[in-house]
Amino acid sequence: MGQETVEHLFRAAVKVFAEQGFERAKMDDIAREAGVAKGTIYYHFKGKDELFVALMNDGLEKMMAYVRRRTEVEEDPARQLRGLLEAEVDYLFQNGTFAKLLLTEVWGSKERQIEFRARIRELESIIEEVLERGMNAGRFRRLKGSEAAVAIFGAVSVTVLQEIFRCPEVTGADLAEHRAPLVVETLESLLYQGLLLPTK
Amino acid sequence: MGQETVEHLFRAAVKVFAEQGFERAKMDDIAREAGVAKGTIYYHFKGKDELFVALMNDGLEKMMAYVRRRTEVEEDPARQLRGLLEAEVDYLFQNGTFAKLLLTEVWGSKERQIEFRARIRELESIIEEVLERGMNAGRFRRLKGSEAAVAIFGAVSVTVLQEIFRCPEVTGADLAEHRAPLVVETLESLLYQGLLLPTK
Amino acid sequence: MGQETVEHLFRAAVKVFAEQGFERAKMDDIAREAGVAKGTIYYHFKGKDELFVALMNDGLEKMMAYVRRRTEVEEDPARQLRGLLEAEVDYLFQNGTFAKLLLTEVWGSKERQIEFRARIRELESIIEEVLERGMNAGRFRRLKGSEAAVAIFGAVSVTVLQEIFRCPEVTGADLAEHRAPLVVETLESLLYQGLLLPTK
Amino acid sequence: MGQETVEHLFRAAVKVFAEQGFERAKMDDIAREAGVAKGTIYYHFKGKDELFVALMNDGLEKMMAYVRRRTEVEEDPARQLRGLLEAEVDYLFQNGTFAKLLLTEVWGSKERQIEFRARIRELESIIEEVLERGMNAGRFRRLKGSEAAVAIFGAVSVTVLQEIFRCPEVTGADLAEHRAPLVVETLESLLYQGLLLPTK
DNA sequence: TATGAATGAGAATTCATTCAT
DNA sequence: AATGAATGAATTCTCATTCAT
Repeated sequence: MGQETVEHLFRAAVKVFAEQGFERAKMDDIAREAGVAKGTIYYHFKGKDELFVALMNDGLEKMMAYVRRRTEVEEDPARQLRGLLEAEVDYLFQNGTFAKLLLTEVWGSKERQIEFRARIRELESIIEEVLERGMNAGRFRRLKGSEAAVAIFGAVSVTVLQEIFRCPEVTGADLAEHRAPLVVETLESLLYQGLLLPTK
Repeated sequence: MGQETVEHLFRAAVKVFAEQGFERAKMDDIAREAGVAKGTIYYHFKGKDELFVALMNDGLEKMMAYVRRRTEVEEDPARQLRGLLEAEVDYLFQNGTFAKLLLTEVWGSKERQIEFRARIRELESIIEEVLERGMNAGRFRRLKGSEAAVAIFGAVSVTVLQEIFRCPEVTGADLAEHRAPLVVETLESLLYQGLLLPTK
Repeated sequence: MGQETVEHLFRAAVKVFAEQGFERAKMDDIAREAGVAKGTIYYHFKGKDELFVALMNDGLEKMMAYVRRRTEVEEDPARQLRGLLEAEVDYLFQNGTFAKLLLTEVWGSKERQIEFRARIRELESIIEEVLERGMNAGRFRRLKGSEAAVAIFGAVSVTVLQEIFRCPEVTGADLAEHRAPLVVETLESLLYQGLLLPTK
Repeated sequence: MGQETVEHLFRAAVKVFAEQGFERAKMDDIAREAGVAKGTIYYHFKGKDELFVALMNDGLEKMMAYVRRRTEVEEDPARQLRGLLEAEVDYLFQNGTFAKLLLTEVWGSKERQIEFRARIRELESIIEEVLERGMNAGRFRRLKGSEAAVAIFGAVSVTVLQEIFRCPEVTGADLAEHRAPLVVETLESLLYQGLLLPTK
């Protein structure tokens, strides 16, 4: 039935899009991967673009919900940020496929790309909120919040992606389990204390 | 005469590849942009792939040379890192076109992509060297150098790219002049002192 | 209930076929226009072809009945012909949609097209009968009746169609009311007295 | 070479379009008929639409030139009209393929169709000019020239088309030779003297 | 009777590449 | 060295038809 089919399509499409990138992904492959006829995709989505946009919006919403959930359980700003880092790293490792799309299919002037950048800024604004709260609470140093948020997002996503591609054979679940703690550790350490040792 | 043609081709190709991405870029457009016939491209390059690889290698080499030059003039590790940050931000702003390719056309399993990631790791290893030197000199806190380098590279490149797309009408030169200082400021501040204020 | 559905289908189908032509008309659009599900069309008709044929036969029969009725009430050949012209012009204006199909979907070698041409010849034979009667009564000049009938049919239908497309915003009813008299006037005048003035 | 290829394409396309109608005509068939690869069509024309429009414009121009030539050699209005009728009938018989397109692919609201109707009106205006000249010379009866022209055009084209389809196996050249005189005869007779016999 | 999700054959279009000049 | 017409494999998208409910 309908909803089920769309689920299959989504799963198949994320996989194929991530493996090949938007342009190289073939509707044929997505259909085969989903186990439906090509026409079925077009029954549910207007075309490749719409499928992709639906997909990314779905992924971004899920990611934001996940990140928000893991951020809100903490009170202390530093812990909030750690929760946020953990959540992002976990989510991106688990959905490496989506992580790649997040970083690659977003730069450009096509309408869908502009829309995605807007949504990524939403994601960054979660980071920014945490930063602002920490600054206001006198726990974080004063920084330009919006730009720091972008930098943190970049640091996290590029690091995760490079980890994923460094070990192509490892599954997302395994990466999340084994590499995530180390990655979070380094990121947290770098971002919290910074590089400089206090000069005595 | 030949060398000139290749120059034209290079300039045209970077532009078109950056505007459209590798897959969407058409040999026709590159030829038109370069003011030569399509066949001419094939006289000088085996095909689209070879043209692209030549291009990226050229860009990466230039970027690395530029970064190295601005890093080596400093002795003090903190100043070295600042020089490095400035150099990367400047270069990427100036070559936004190349910056975009750097972040988008590198993730995948095609041979050229694997090769590019290797070269990006070279770029990151410049960062790592500076970090190691700083740690050894007792100026930087002990961190996992390789991962911190990746994170820093991610922070820099994503930040620059987002700036570029935030103001699509501004030229690279203007961005480098006006936005670079602020971006470097924030990045440096974040990376050097970190977020946390010392608890008294 | 069924008869009603078929009525809806017919009305919807004429509209869509006329707007788009046979090939461009989509079963989807017909279904939507009729307010039924697509499957329903196939419950009532074997397929697109059968639906179309049923439609055209229906239309042709109605037109022929209408034309015959308005022809038979007259006795005098000249008045008969005028009644016939009026009837055709009226009917085609009122059913511009059908008029268009009549002229466009009839030329070709597909069976349904051959069949339609046969039926159009029936329509022309009504004209021919009137001509023959007039000739036999010594009222009309001797002409090759069958070819004159074709010519008259062509003159009428092309004129009406061109009127319809000249004023796309005007409804069939309005055209029938306001333009029909003028059109009939010109046609009648042309066909009755011809172009030449008698040379003294 | 270029011009030659386009010639082939034109000839092949007219044939296929006329046999199948615009919608049913396949680019594959046109390519095969022309003896070129499918891509070649797209090298010379943007797409099916552009090819078709180019074709029709070409045909209409040739037809108008042909009709004008055969009209202008006469001085006497009645002879002019006869020349015009002969020219149209001849041309349409010879290019039955084009004749069909002229009557079928012209009714609709697509831009190309609107454009064609405008051009057909040019064709009709040639008729109208002849009529006006005859009226002004006191040789033709006073009629609404523009509408009479449409009617004459309709009479001619529908008659020719019906002849063509009545004898599908006969070539255009043969039709032009054997049937044209009779058709012109009837049309001329009908249009010149009209149907009515003078009542004594 | 009626539905509408699913199908898949088919068609238009694209574009990297070749090659004769 | 350079050209650009020609190619055809590859790909997206369409839509009449089927069928389980």
